[in-house]
Amino acid sequence: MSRSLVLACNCASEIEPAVVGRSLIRPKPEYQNHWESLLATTGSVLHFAQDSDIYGEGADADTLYRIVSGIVRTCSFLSDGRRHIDSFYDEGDMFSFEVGLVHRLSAEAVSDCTVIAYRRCTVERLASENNVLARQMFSCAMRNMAHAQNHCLLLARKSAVEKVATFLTEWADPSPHMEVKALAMTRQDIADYLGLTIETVSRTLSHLERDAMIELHTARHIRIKNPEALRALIA
Amino acid sequence: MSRSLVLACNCASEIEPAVVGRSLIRPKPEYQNHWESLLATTGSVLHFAQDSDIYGEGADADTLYRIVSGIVRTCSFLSDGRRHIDSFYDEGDMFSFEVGLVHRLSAEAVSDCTVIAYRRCTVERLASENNVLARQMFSCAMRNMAHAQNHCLLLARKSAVEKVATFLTEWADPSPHMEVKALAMTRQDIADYLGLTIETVSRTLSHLERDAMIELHTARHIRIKNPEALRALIA
DNA sequence: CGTAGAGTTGACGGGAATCAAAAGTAGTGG
DNA sequence: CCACTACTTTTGATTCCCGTCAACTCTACG
Repeated sequence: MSRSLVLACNCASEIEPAVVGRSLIRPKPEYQNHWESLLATTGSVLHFAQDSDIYGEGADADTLYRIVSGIVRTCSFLSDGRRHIDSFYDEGDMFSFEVGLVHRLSAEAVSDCTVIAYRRCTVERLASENNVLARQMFSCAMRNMAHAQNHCLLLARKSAVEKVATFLTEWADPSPHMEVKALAMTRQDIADYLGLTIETVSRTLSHLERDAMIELHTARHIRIKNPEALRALIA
Repeated sequence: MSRSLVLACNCASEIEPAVVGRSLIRPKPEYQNHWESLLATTGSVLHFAQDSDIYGEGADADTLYRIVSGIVRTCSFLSDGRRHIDSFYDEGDMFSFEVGLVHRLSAEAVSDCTVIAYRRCTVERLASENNVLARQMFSCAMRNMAHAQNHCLLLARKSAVEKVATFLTEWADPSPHMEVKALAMTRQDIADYLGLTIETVSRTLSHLERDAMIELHTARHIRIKNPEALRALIA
């Protein structure tokens, strides 16, 4: 069973159907313990200060990271410095899956972060002995792909309001009040994630507040007052 | 060796370093024969007429396709019908890798197509017995991810001219003359791929022709007259 | 209190979308 | 072969969303 690479590729969904939104990258709780038990003793704990680099574009991709606490962003740049944020990663997420030997994206700590770093070869060995872990890893990688594809649709075809509404819903607490837990990212981060400018993000949030969709308690703490209306804006 | 799922994920690059552009999805020639020899007898040949559906959003993802001839597009839609083309696939490309059991994107024949359809479970079994095939399959899937991430950067941060220049370079023949072999896709397809409108695509091409970058022999046959200048526009 | 960075708001301009129409291209049938 | 139709592509005029530039507010921190 655990012999097939492609098996995991294609069967990952049998243990975890695809979901949309931010949770695409995170394994569901019931499987979380597999990471824990199998990898617990193999990784090394690292700390990264806010805005510090975890790895740069072109660096060796020999490590896999899992976030214990904090938020991480992966970025790419155009030659003149224009930045794009590919994805934000939250507590429990794994990141740094790459096609090749080097990173095509860079990773930075959005907030102070604690991560566990696993050597790629160690994870490979463990996964070769445990089918569930292997599927889990593959599932993560494939969800990265699904997320990128979803994000393409957003970037190509959604308006500013639709983009911001999508972002808020992605990051909203699933609790009844739909608080957006204190945002770690700046307006610039949000803008670079959504393909907008800070001014447009700020204006759009103000606009949503005037329309009683959300409440800007502080700049970084947003409460969603009307989840239905907001979800209707996602398109 | 062939026992690890993650092994293939992380080691794929050892046989094939990442490349940019259209070829991201296609295996390099020297490995092509592995597909041939291993899968040759297992797939069934199918034909699809121009603009016909290969599979729709939500359909069972139980088949993997490889293109013998023709061009295929994968699309997603917003609720009001706005379309986005995720990717074009060319002769030799594999498509329909999915995270889950159902397709999140639909696939359509851009031109008349001949494809080989492999049952997912058959490919899984074969891959479990052959490490090279397994890595090849995984490599394809990961390159889909890399392509989507690249495309996000384009959609989020590039101007219309930069987008069109990137598209032309992606589809340019690598021959000295850099002919863009008779484009199978319409202006609408190009627009939906680049997050533009047909008018903007058309205008931008005319603009590039006035600037002596390209030559619009016919609407579907474009010659790149100044590859360096065009490449400089990609950003 | 003073400075620095983050965020908001306003005025304005530009790049791409929209609306509209003409020109090119392909296919059909008399 | 040509008229007729249907479609794709191009081009022009106009609009509008979002980016740019600039000033102001707010919060944090020494």
